[in-house]
Amino acid sequence: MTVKTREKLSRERVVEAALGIMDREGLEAVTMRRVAREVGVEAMSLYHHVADKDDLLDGLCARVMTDFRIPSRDDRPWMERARHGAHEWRRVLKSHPNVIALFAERSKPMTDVNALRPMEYALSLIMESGADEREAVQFFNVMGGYIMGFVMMETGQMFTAGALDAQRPDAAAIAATFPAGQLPCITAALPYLATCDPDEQFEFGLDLLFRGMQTRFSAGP
Amino acid sequence: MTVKTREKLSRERVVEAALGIMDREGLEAVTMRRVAREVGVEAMSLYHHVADKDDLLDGLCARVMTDFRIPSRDDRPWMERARHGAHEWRRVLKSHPNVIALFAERSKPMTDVNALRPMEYALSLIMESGADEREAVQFFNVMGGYIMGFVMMETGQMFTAGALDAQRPDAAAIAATFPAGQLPCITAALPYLATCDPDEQFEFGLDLLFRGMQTRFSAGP
DNA sequence: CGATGTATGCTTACGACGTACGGGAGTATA
DNA sequence: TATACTCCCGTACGTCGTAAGCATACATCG
Repeated sequence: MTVKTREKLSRERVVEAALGIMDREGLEAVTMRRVAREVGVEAMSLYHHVADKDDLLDGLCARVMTDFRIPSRDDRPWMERARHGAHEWRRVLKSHPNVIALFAERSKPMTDVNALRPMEYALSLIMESGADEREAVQFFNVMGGYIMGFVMMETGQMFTAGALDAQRPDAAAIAATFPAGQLPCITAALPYLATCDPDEQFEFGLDLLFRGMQTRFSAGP
Repeated sequence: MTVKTREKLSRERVVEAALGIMDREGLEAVTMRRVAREVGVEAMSLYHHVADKDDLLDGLCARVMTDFRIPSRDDRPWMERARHGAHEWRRVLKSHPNVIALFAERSKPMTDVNALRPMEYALSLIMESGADEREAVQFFNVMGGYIMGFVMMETGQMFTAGALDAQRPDAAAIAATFPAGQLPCITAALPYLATCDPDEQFEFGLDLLFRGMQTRFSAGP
């Protein structure tokens, strides 16, 4: 009857909608019905574009990787580009904080070529430093682990020790909830747990790793 | 009627059962009904010992932390004890690999005193090196992030680049699944992605971080 | 001793989830 | 026009978390 030409559905549109829901409403809000509603369709229609929910989540992981902006041409010394890459990876993770939980709960490795491009870029940068393949893999894992874990602790706040947050930096009150005398170091460190600057901390660890790497492998800028 | 004295249920027994299920059958197998069955009870009975499922998962997180073995007395220099602590933390995470996903998906900080004891221990070790509270928090976050992230990549295998595993180190076959010429660095690094030694890699990054820390803070062994 | 309150367990029921199955409408090819 | 294929919807089943109410056992007190 109506000539309404409905916008064609596609895997990309489905994944994109799921990404938006995950970012705005959290990981557990990503249900087939919710995603379907987002694209104006019934739940079962999604199955023409994704095999099942697991496949959709795989697509989500791959989609996030494509947010990594690989510089097209860059004349700076490799070390500067490597640092930039590390920051870019952190930026991507922070802009989709829930994807870390997604990474954590699925044990399958990535296979999508576009999703692997950032890894390719990272390896190429590391090898420019003079590292051989073995060392590159080693440093890639160390570096990737550091960034992933740091952002995870940064956004997850699991070790922020109690109900400590910016608008309630009342360290004494928090300390009072601990049995007296227990946890003296945490008590002493409370103010800094509340107010520390994540950017500075991230840079601190990054420095340690890069500096150590520079002394281990040769080949300057 | 029957004099059957059923073993008393408790929060500890419930959490312990949930931990066993998570370790043996995965995180998504931890359902109220499944846990109840494990302790020989109906699902709703669990609610007398945990507020809701979220509370049960909180208990799981706290329970895992108590697996961290804090040495009672140790005369070795602080650095050796700190390295031991890092390895112990990795051991705990690896022995309950699914808890990382749990940590990742819940944003609430820990409040249980026993769960905070490993953190207390870590801070005390770091401060022994001469670091002040601010620096200790900084290094704690960097170190904690590194270990968490490394174990996450180690157990999750998200960047193992394809269906690469121990019993199929056929690098050439994997490389063939990539569009020709794309991803040359990954292709070159494939053998090492498959066969690298995680223990050695972990140690490598640990070295970098500790060495960097040692040069930054004073106070030797 | 019996009464009573509290802790512990079971049963039933509801709405939301993933998805198997089958039907129907739109478009392309013969 | 007939046929096939793609895309979408409706219905239904089993599982999830948990609200509500009822049954039982035990501790406390007269």
